[in-house]
Amino acid sequence: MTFHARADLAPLICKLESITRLSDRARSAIESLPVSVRVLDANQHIVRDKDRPTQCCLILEGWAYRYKLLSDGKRQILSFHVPGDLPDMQSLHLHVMDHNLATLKGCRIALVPHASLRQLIRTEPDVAAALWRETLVDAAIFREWMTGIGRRTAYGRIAHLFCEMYLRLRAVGLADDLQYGFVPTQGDVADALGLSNVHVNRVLQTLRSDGLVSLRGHKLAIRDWRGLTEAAEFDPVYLHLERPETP
Amino acid sequence: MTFHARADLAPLICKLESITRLSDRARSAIESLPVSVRVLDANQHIVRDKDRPTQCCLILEGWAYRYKLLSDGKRQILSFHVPGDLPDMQSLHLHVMDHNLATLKGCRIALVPHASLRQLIRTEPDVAAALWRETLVDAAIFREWMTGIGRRTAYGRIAHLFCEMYLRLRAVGLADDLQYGFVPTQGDVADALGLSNVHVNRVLQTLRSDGLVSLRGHKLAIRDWRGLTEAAEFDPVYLHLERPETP
DNA sequence: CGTCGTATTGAATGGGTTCAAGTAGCGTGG
DNA sequence: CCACGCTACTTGAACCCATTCAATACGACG
Repeated sequence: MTFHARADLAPLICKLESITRLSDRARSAIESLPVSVRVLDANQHIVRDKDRPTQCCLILEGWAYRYKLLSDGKRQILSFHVPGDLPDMQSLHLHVMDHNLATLKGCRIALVPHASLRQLIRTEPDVAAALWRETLVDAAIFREWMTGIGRRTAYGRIAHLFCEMYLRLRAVGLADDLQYGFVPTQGDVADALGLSNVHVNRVLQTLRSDGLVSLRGHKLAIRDWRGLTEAAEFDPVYLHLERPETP
Repeated sequence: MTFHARADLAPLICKLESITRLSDRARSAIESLPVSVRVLDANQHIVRDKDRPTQCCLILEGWAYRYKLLSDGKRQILSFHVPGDLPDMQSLHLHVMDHNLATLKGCRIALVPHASLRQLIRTEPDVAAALWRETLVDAAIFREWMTGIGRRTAYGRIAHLFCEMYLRLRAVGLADDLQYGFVPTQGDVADALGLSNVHVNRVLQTLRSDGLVSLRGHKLAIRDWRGLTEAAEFDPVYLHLERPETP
C-alpha cells in the first residue's frame, strides 16, 4: 500500500484527457489525490453487491469486470474495465452497490476515498465535469451493449466487443497495430453478451475463418478492421473519444 | 411556449426528492431555472442520434423513450421515461447524441438550456450532486435491463418491466393501488426487451392467466405483487429510491 | 362505416442452448 | 521429467425458446 503515488495516477489522467482537456491546475489537483495502491490476484472481488463503499477504485493495470448474478446462478457481465477506468464511480452518489466488481486477471488498483473525491469535485469544477462525463460514457457503453444483446446476432456482438475494446485500450496507449491482449475467457464473453460459451466458441471459429480476427492464447489480432466493423455495425460515436479516427 | 413556469418544475423536484433531500435554497434555485415548455404529439422526436443539443429535456407529462436503430431496421428501446425524468441529461457533458429520444404518447416537456444548468451546477453543489445522481440511476437501470435481456426469460423480463415502472411512477405520485397507465404497445415492449411482438403477446397472456397482472387498453393492474416480483426476481435496490418499500 | 394501427392466433423455422464427451494447455509437485 | 489436476477450449447431437411469416380480429377514430 502506497500513499500519494503520483505516477500511479497517470492512467487516469491519460483516460480523462482522451476525452477532455485538463488545465494544469486540474491535473495537479488530481495528482495530489491521496490514493492507496493494491495488487490483486485474478478473480478477486473489489466491491460486492449490497456493499456501501467509502472509496472508489481506479484500475492501474489489468482487467476488471462488473456483473450481476441471478438466483439460478446465471451471470450477466455488465462491463469490462481496463487501466484508466473508474468502474465504481457511481458509489460516490449511489450509496449501495447494485452489482459486483471483480478482477478478471491480476490487477493493480488505486483506491481513492470518497471524501477526497468530494473535496476535489467541490474545488475543481472542471475535474468534476470530467468525472461526471466518465460516468456518462460508462452509461453510453451500457446502452450499446444493451442494443447488441437485444438486437444483434452473436456474430455481430462478438465483433462489436473486439472493436470496442480495441479503441478503449488504444485510448490509454495499451493497443496499437490492431492487436491487444484480450483477457476474458470464452465463458466471460458469453456472460457479457448473453450467449453460451459453446456458441461463443463456434462463432469465434467463424470470425477466424472469415479472416476478421485471430485469437490465440489471449492475444487478439484484428486481421480486417473494415470487415470487422461492418460485421459489427460498429460506430464509435458512443465511446465519445476525442480522436476516434479508426485505424 | 412559456418561460419561468415555476409550477412546471414540480415533477423534477418531486423526482429529485424521491432519492435525495434538497435544501430550500437548492429547491428555489431549481425553481428559478428558465424553462421553455412544449406540448408534443405522440411519436415525435425530441432529439435525434448525432444531434448536438444545447438544452436538456424534462418530461412534465406523458411517456417518452430512447432508442437506437440498426441498419436492418431493428430497433432497441433503451429506456422509458415518465414525468420527472431528464432523459437527455447526458447531453450536458457528451456533446453528440448516440441515440434518439422520442415521445411515446403526447407529452408536455420543459426544455432547459445547457448554459442555465451549468450555471446551476457551479453555484449549487447539492443540486449538481442530485443531477449527477440521476444520471447514475439512469445507468443503473440500463444495467438491470441488460441483465434482463441477456439472462432472463421473456416471462421474467416482462414481469420485471411492470414492477420497475410501477415503482418509478409511484415515486412521482402517478401510480398507487398497484395500477397505472402503461403506455407502450406490445411492439414497444418487444423492442425494449429484445423480443418479438408476437412473443410478447403470448407471454402477456400467460402472465394474465397466471393471475399476476391484467392489462386491457393501456391500463395495467398488478393482481399479485408478490408473485410478479418473484417471477421477475425483482429487487428494487437498483432504482436507488429513498423509500423503496414495496406495497 | 371504412381504415389504420394494434392485438391475436397458427404453423413452420431457426438461432442459440443444453448436455455430454473429449482435447489441449499449463502449472505444480513428486 | 512426467503424472496429475485444473481450467479453458472444442466438437457433436438433440432440443427449445423465441422468431418469422401470414392471416385474422379488434378497436378507436374521423
